[in-house]
Amino acid sequence: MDQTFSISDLAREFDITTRSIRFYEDQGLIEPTRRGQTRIYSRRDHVRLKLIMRGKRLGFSLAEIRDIIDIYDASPSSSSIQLNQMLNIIKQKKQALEQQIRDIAVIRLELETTEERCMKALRELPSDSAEND
Amino acid sequence: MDQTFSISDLAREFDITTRSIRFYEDQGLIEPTRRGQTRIYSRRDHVRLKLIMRGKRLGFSLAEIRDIIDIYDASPSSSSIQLNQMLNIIKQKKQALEQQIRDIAVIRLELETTEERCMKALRELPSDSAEND
DNA sequence: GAAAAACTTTACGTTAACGTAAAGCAATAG
DNA sequence: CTATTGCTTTACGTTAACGTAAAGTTTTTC
Repeated sequence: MDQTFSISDLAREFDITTRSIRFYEDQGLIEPTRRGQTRIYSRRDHVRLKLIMRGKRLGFSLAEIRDIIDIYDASPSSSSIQLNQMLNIIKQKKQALEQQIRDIAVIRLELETTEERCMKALRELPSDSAEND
Repeated sequence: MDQTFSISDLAREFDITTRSIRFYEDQGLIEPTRRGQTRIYSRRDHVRLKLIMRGKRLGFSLAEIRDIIDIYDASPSSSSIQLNQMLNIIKQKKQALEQQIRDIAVIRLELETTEERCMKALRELPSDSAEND
């Protein structure tokens, strides 16, 4: 239980540099403890990093990712104002995701159409040696 | 027919600056003609811009967007080598999109769980005046 | 116990994607 | 006619997200 990780553990697992990991800490996205000088990363930090990578794959900035993290572990005893603010941010993020889904659908269709064209063109090429290179 | 656009037409429509539009031209993503000094944008440029914005919303770099554009209007008479290269790039882009879809699903679920928590917390707050602000 | 491996901080460098300011030409509005 | 509006080029500035190098500490290995 209570698994911990070194910085290079995480760097290996997520295929990023230790520089990036320290940078994320700098930006307040993860909060490792210390044993002497050395950073110790918790299960929680591990989860955070996974979240960060997901966000990056979607093209979110670190600031936006921080928004999502903040939402993710907001204090359960918030005021109604804070709660409504959060609901607004959630709404915005959700809308962005819906837009991304639509965008993906369009690009995907275009790629697949082009893929078909390519494959057809390949089939209609003389099949023996590489004639037109 | 043969509709054309001024740079500010496009800036307005896509809600970007003229600086950005010129920058995209600089990067070879669009190719307006000229009337004297002034840039004239074609229907084709318009389509390109739409594609660029879509790519940006998905977090693609301009270089990646250029890849997709190149795929989109590749010469129909390519060699088998070129065709296979294109098929490979298409495959990669498609895989990235699939990953994005998975990422969206996860984040979406997290957002909706949190949304529920927020709404529940709101309902359980005394409904009269703003007590905890 | 000495060298190598893994960690640390500090700090300047880099790239993408523009922002912004300066200075000039061209059309058109008053 | 001149003043505003819209376009242009040139070029330096800026921000995010790290890369990279230097110089030091600590831990592990032989």
